[in-house]
Amino acid sequence: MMFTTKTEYGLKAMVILAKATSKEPVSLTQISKQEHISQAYLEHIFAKLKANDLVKSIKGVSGGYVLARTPKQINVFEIVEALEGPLAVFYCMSHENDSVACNAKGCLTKQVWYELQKNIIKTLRKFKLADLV
Amino acid sequence: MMFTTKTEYGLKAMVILAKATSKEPVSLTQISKQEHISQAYLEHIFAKLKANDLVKSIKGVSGGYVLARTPKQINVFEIVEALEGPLAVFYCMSHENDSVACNAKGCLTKQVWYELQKNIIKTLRKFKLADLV
DNA sequence: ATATAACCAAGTAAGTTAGTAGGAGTTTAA
DNA sequence: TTAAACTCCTACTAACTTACTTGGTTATAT
Repeated sequence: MMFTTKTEYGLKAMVILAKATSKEPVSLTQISKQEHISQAYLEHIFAKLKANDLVKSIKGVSGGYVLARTPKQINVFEIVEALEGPLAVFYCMSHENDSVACNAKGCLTKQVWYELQKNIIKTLRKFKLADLV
Repeated sequence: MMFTTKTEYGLKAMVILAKATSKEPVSLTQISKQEHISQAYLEHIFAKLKANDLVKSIKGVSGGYVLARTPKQINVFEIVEALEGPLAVFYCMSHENDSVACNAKGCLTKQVWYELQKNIIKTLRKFKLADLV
């Protein structure tokens, strides 16, 4: 039960963008050097962040990435979901309609996983990017 | 970010043992048929449950498994940890001493993962096996 | 004795992770 | 107008993990 390095690196990178208060974009080269993460790998991460409207990109020389919203308006759950995909602690939790996976009589254990999932989301949503600068 | 099927099946199996109030052990054949889980796979799961002192085994005819403690005395976190190994939402969270993984200045993001981990454990510990029968 | 159980050691197909590699398109500054 | 510094895009891959299966051995109640 682990998150991937994409999320680990992704949040660190987002904090860097949040710290760059000026409107100057931050390039992946900079982040790569600062955090010792492969630049090519960061590209994958930022592709997802951009697809989920968490960052904006500026091409060309002195280009890079900026946050799409203010650090106060971005919470950690959004970042996690952008990089991990929809959160589901079990396969059966991601297919509510799919009644085959769980027993007909309603699997008793599901309530545990449901509550756990709710709690994880709540905890991650509580943290705004602004809390981490 | 998912738990494995070992935990999914394992908790279901533990609930079955909890329901078998009589001192009669429950065999893997029974559980396998009831939950439609491969018996051979259940063996792996029960090997871990036994190694973590959550169940006791009785060999031979009309043998099987019984809970090592009462359902009130077993919580879901114990079962999860037995089957998933020590909980760590990131690799760096499982090696507190290992300072290489995180930046020297103390990674700001770590507090998020620390709080998340704490919350997951708290939620899972809250549920006793007795709550699920 | 035999059936029924736990126990044990390997192997394995499929999927995921954590990257690399190589290039194409954009924009700015000299 | 050319070079450099960027993003962007597709494809590939080694290593690892997951979710099993297979083929046994050992213990015990009847």
